[in-house]
This record gives sequence, structure tokens and C-alpha cells, in this order.
Amino acid sequence: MNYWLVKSEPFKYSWDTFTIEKKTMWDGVRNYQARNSIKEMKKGDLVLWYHSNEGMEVVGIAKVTTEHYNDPTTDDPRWFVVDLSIHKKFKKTVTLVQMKQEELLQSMGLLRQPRLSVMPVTKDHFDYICKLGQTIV
DNA sequence: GCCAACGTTGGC
DNA sequence: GCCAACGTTGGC
Repeated sequence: MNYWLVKSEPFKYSWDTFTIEKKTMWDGVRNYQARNSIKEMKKGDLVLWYHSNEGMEVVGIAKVTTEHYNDPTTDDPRWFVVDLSIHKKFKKTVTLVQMKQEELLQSMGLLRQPRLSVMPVTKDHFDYICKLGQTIV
């Protein structure tokens, strides 16, 4: 079981929309590092859902429901997508400001390479953020 | 709106 | 294969 973090821009696709639709195809990744993460995702992996720009906070957890497959929004065979379904909404959102203050999270990808749209998260970081979100997985 | 960080492109 | 120029992202 692996853990990840994805970033969505709320005005494009927010957690609220996700809540209504229950599942989504995570498409549009056009960055090799992010793409590599997509390729490593396995069914059942858990994914932190982060809102960039507006909010700047982790709002909940999604679950990977498929292995990666070719991105149907492009003919370019280099790009892949996975499907995500809603898992749990955080009782309390965890803001970027909050995470920056946590000693334990200093080595997190989100804080070190903020521009990646999909990134791996260690189990320790994942568990800790869930705790901050007052949510038991 | 600005700017830092990073990725991509293209000329050589 | 190097590197300058440019584009994009996202926090502030």
C-alpha cells in the first residue's frame, strides 16, 4: 500500500464536485515526475486531496480504484491516468500554513517541491496529516 | 501582481 | 549535449 498527494485547483475541479460525482478520472498530468507517480499507483492506494491557490489545504482522502491506463484526453502514449473515488472527508482541513509549522512534515514533497501535481507521501506523513485532520482512515 | 523554482524548447 | 530563453505553477 502506497500513499500519495494530488493537487486540484478548486475552480477547475474541487472536492465538492468530487463529493457529488463520487469518482473521477485524474487526467491532465503532463509532467514526467508526476506521471511516474501515476504509473506506480496501485488499486487501493490512498491519496490526500490538496486544494492549491484557493484554500491551500488538504481537504480529504481519495482512493485509487484502477491501475494506470492511457490518458484518453490525448493521443500521446506517454501520459497516463488513474481513477479515484471518494474515501473520506477530513473533519478538519489541514492547511499549508499548519503543515509548514509541523516539525515532522518538513521533509514532505509538498513543502519542498510545491509545483508537482502528483507526489508520493510517506506512511508517516500520511498518518500524521490524517491525525491533524482528526480523521481515522 | 510579483517572483522564485522548475520544466521545456530549440539553436548551436 | 549544453545552455539560454521562455513558459508555467503556485505561494505570497
